[in-house]
Amino acid sequence: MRNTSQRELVYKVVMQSSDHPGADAVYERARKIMPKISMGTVYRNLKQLAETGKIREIRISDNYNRYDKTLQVHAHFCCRVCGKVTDVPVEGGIKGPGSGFGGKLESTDILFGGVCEECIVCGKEGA
Amino acid sequence: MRNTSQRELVYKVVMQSSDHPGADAVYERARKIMPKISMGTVYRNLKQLAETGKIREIRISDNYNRYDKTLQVHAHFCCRVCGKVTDVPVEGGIKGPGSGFGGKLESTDILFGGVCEECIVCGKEGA
DNA sequence: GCTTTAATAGTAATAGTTACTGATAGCAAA
DNA sequence: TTTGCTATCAGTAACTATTACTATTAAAGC
Repeated sequence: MRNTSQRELVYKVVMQSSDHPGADAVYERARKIMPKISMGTVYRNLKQLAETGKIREIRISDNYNRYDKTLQVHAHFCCRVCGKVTDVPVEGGIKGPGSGFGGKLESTDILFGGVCEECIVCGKEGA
Repeated sequence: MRNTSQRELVYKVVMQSSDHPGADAVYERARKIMPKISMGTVYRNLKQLAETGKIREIRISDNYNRYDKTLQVHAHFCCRVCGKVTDVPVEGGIKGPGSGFGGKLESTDILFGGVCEECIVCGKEGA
């Protein structure tokens, strides 16, 4: 894998983002530094960085991939009102499949949904 | 919501499937009973049934929605070799966000990834 | 510097899903 | 039962996120 300035930038953008950005958001942020970078390059590098374990790809209920700088296994909470995604701890820690599971566990993704504290306080939680 | 034969069929197909089918698989199975049913109808009804809580929409790391007849909160395991999705128990039961979370929890999705027992036994687990 | 070739910009293509349109049929009231 | 309203349907076009393609560019080793 060659060390190109584009790949380095995509990586840096993800590492500096704590809001779990999608490819479009990474593209917008990268364009501010390198205006000629192309969307395809962003997609390719995000995928490649995720495959090599440099960043993490996460999947929320909206229909696009998001990227996460945090590599260790952790849970996410996605607010259905404001759409914000945040890291949250899990009560008692994150556990694997219970007894009876004979496969090989390689990844764990936990996603909570609901309304975040901020939206409740502002009274935006809706019906 | 009107009780149409198409909607009833889509619902029945999901209820009779234990393999967490995607829209295309539901379409194929529905076509065997009602050959003129359209893809759009399948999509619309799956979405509507999920929104009204009759079935559950789940999201695996491959890029399409799957549907689940089981309404109660449960975890899934997706084998990266054969692609099969199965229900699995979680060690110690399924927990919510830990203390410090002040929002409203409405949904929990847990997805394990790896290689299933069957693929390990058959020696298909790859590198 | 020169060569090799992975990676790039730009664009076309794909896949899953949703929206649109005229026709159909479920349901309620007459 | 018949009529009217309109949600839903089949069929198709459109849309969005993502991937593939192609000529060009630029890392990295010699």
